[in-house]
Amino acid sequence: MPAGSGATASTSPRARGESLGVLKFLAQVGADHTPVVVTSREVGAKLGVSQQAADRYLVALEKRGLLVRTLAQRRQRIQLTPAAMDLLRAEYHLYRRIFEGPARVTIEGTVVSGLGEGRYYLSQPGYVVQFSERLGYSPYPGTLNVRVDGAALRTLSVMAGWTGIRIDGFQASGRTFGGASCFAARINGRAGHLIRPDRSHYKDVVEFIASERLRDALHLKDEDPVKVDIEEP
Amino acid sequence: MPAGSGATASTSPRARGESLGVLKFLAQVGADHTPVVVTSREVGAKLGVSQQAADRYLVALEKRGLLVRTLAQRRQRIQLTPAAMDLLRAEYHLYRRIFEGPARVTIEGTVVSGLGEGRYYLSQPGYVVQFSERLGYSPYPGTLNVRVDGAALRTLSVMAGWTGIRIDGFQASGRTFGGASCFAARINGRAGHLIRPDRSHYKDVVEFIASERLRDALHLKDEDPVKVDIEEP
DNA sequence: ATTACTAATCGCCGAGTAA
DNA sequence: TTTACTCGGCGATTAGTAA
Repeated sequence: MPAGSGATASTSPRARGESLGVLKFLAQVGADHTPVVVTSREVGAKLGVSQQAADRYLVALEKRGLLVRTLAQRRQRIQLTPAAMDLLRAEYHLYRRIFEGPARVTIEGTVVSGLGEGRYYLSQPGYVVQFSERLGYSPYPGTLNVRVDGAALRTLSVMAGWTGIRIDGFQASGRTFGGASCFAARINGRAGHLIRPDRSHYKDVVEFIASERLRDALHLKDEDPVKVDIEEP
Repeated sequence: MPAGSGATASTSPRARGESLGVLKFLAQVGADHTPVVVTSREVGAKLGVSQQAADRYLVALEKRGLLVRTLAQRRQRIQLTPAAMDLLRAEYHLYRRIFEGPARVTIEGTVVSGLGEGRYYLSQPGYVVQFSERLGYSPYPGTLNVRVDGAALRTLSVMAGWTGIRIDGFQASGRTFGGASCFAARINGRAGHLIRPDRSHYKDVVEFIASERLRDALHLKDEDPVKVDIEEP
C-alpha cells in the first residue's frame, strides 16, 4: 500500500535541512548577536524558494524556539536564540572534525587533595560495573584531582560540546548516584580518563581515574604540576 | 492561479539540504579519503528517511559528480569526489566564520626582484581603472615580490578558498590580459593588497601592490625579511 | 512595501516488489 | 541480504491575495 510523505513529526526530514539553511543565513548576516532586519523575501531568495515558503520556515523556527521575531509595523527583526547557536555550533564542530580531525586539548594543572569522596563513589558497584564495561578496566577506587587556572579552564571549555563515554546514574542504598561522562586522557603520559560528573560541585578542579593509583604511578604529591592530554572522542 | 512545487531545476530546494546531509554523513564515516561500504538503509536511517529515498539521494549525488559508487555484488562502496569535498569545505568555512570570525594569515618571507613585468601590467589602463574603482586607490606601477618558504606556502594555501576583490581580464593592444584577485594585506604594517593572478607563473613568490612604492616606504632591499598579514575578505 | 492566509497543484515519499 | 524500480497519494510549495 503506497503511503504519502512520512514526515509526520514536527521536524520533517526535509524541513530539517532547510532549517539549517535558514539559521546559517541568518547567522551570516549577523542575527547571531543582534536583531537584524531580514525580509522573508530575502530569505527565500537566498534559499531558492518563494517568499511564502521562507515565511513559513521562519514561523516554524520561531515555534521551535530557534529565533525570535519582533514585528515592528511591516519589517520584522530577527535574532537567533542560544538554542539555534548550539545547533549551528554542533554543525560547525562536525565539519571541523571532518577537515581538522579530532580536537585535542592539552592543559597543565596542579595536584590537589579531594574530599575523599572519590573513593566512596568509585567503590559503588553500580559504577564499577559500568566502568568495566565501558572503559575496559576497573578504576582504582579514588580520583586524582587537578586544579587548573583560568586559562586552562577556558581551554577545557571546548570540551563542553563533546560527548564522552556515558556513565549512567542509578539508585542504591536508598539514595541517588548521579551520572557522569568520561574522556580518554593522558596524565603525564599515563592512560586514564577524565571524569566529568553531570552535577559537579567543583569549578576549577578536574578529576581523573585510571586502573592504577595515579599518585603512586606518577610519584605525585599535592601541588605537583601535571600535564594532561585529552582527545575528542 | 495556484501552482505546484517550483522545484524544477536539477537541484530542488529541498533536495539541496538533504544532499549536504548525505555528504556530511559520508565524510564522517570516512568516505572522504577512502571508499566505504555504506548501505542505502544506513544512510536512510541516519537522515530519518526510507531506504528508497536514501538510494535516490545517492543516485542523484552520483549523477551530480559528487560521489562515485562501485557496486560490487550487492554492497556498494562509496567515495566522495573532490567536488564534494569542496562543497563541504565551503560549508566548513562558512561555519568557521560565524564562530571564529574572519580568518587571518600571517607569514614571513624575503624580498626578491621580479622581472619588471609588474610595472608593465600595472600601467595598463584596463587594470588601472579597475584598481581605482575596486581597491580605492591607484597602485604604484610595480609589484613588491616576496618569496616564501614551504611552511609559509602551506599557510597561504588556506587562501585558496577565499574570494578576493575581483580584477577582470580584458583585451588590449591585440593581446589578452588575465584576471586576478586582490586581498587586503599589511606588509610590515603598511596597507596594500596581495594580488593573485588567475594564471600565475610563480610558485613560491607572492606579489603585493600599494598606493606607494613599498620598497621606498619600508626601506626594503632584496633579501630583506618582511612580515605580511592578510585577513579574509 | 511588507507578513501571511487560502486554494490548487505537482513532486517527493514510502510500500511493494524485482533482480 | 542488497540496489532500485513503479506507483498511489500526501503535503509542501507557489500564485494570488488580504491586511
